[in-house]
Amino acid sequence: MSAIRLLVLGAVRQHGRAHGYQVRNDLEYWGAHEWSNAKPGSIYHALKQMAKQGLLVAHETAPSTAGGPPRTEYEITEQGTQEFLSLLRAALVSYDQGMDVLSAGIGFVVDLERAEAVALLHERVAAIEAWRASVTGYYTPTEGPESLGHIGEIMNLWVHSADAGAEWTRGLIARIEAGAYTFAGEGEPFVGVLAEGQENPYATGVPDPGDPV
Amino acid sequence: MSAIRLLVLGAVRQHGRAHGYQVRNDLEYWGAHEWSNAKPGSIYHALKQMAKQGLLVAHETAPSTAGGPPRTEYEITEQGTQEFLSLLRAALVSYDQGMDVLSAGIGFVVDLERAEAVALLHERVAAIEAWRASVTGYYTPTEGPESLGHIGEIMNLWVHSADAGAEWTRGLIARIEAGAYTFAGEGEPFVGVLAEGQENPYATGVPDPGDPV
DNA sequence: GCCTTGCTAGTCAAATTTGACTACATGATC
DNA sequence: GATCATGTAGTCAAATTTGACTAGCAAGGC
Repeated sequence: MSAIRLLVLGAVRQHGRAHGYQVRNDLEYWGAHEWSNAKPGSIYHALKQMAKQGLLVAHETAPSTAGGPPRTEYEITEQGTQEFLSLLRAALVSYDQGMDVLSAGIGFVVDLERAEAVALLHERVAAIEAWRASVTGYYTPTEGPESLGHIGEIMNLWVHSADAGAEWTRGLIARIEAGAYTFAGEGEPFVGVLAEGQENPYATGVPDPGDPV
Repeated sequence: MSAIRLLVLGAVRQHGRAHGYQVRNDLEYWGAHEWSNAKPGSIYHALKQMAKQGLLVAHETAPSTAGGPPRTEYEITEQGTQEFLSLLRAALVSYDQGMDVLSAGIGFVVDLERAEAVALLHERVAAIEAWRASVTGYYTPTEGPESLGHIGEIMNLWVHSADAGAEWTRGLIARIEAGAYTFAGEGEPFVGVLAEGQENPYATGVPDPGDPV
């Protein structure tokens, strides 16, 4: 599953009530258009789809104050909040979900309580280590690692990335346990969306060369 | 772009002539169903689409020898070969394309000449380093790295992954320059597909926990 | 003889993603 | 006073992906 639903649900949730263009702007503010497939079409599609599924409610609104077609505002439902939390937990734990999903999960991690975040990240490390053990055990048994030819390099790549991912996760756990950041229920939450009319300080100048793997 | 076209073109190319089910089996043999979105539907769709675009030619064949619906065999065209090489080069160089694309690229890297492979991988390292430099320069300027709150962790994740990717690539370059593997034009090519009727020695027992990021 | 399982080969509807495009208003420029 | 860029808000067709499903045949068991 892609990161879009998580991102869109999270954006709507932080706003309380938001129309598509606002969500679109938040995702750009977060840089999500750089590291996820957050194109306009995908965002509006996700909003409509999730409204159809009862995760959001749609409010038809009068034409916008500043030009353009009439907008629809969305609000998250109780069911949508459950889905958001469920997607968020999955994003933090599961290791088979591309960096976009993990990035989105990190972006919302402070919406959980500190203890749960730490627990989920520990789960993540455990999952990576289990995967690593099984894959190295499975692919390098009798005939030695060279029997695979250059195909062995693919496994080497995976293992390398897994190790880097685990190390990064351990570092994050340590920082969180040491008291970094403000989590749910710890007072003044982190403000992660643009207020109506506020301009995006990161709007341009973002580097070209592409996104991390 | 996903890795499917590269995988399918590469499989057909190595076979000379192949029907969908054969391609499907090769991808399973390569483990591609584990690290890419290579589901039956995607494979058959890619074959049809690329035939429509002139990258493959379709030959209608008599119903198969061993049950099932009539099959269509595909052969790669000159244009398809060009596309294959172009996708392959892009997969090896570009850093914004998920691990599935890179994995597929590594799987076919020996279809290039040794010198070109090394050159492309050097390009990859350079691209990663350029990206790293621009991103660290851009996001940590005046107000110190802590002004981003937990969002800074996303960048940290990217940089960590980028460094791991660069290191792995440098290692691969070193091994290739030291003479590892057999590249195009160096005699007996690596056999990467299953012959008709040959069984897949890796068919089952592949670990569960998921795929690398 | 009949039934279940498994393999071969592929199809299909629904969901998602892509990339380009529309339409309106405001402010700037020439 | 015409036109040109910019920002707001969203639509649409085409391509792709997902996940479940179909249908024929063979081997083995009972």
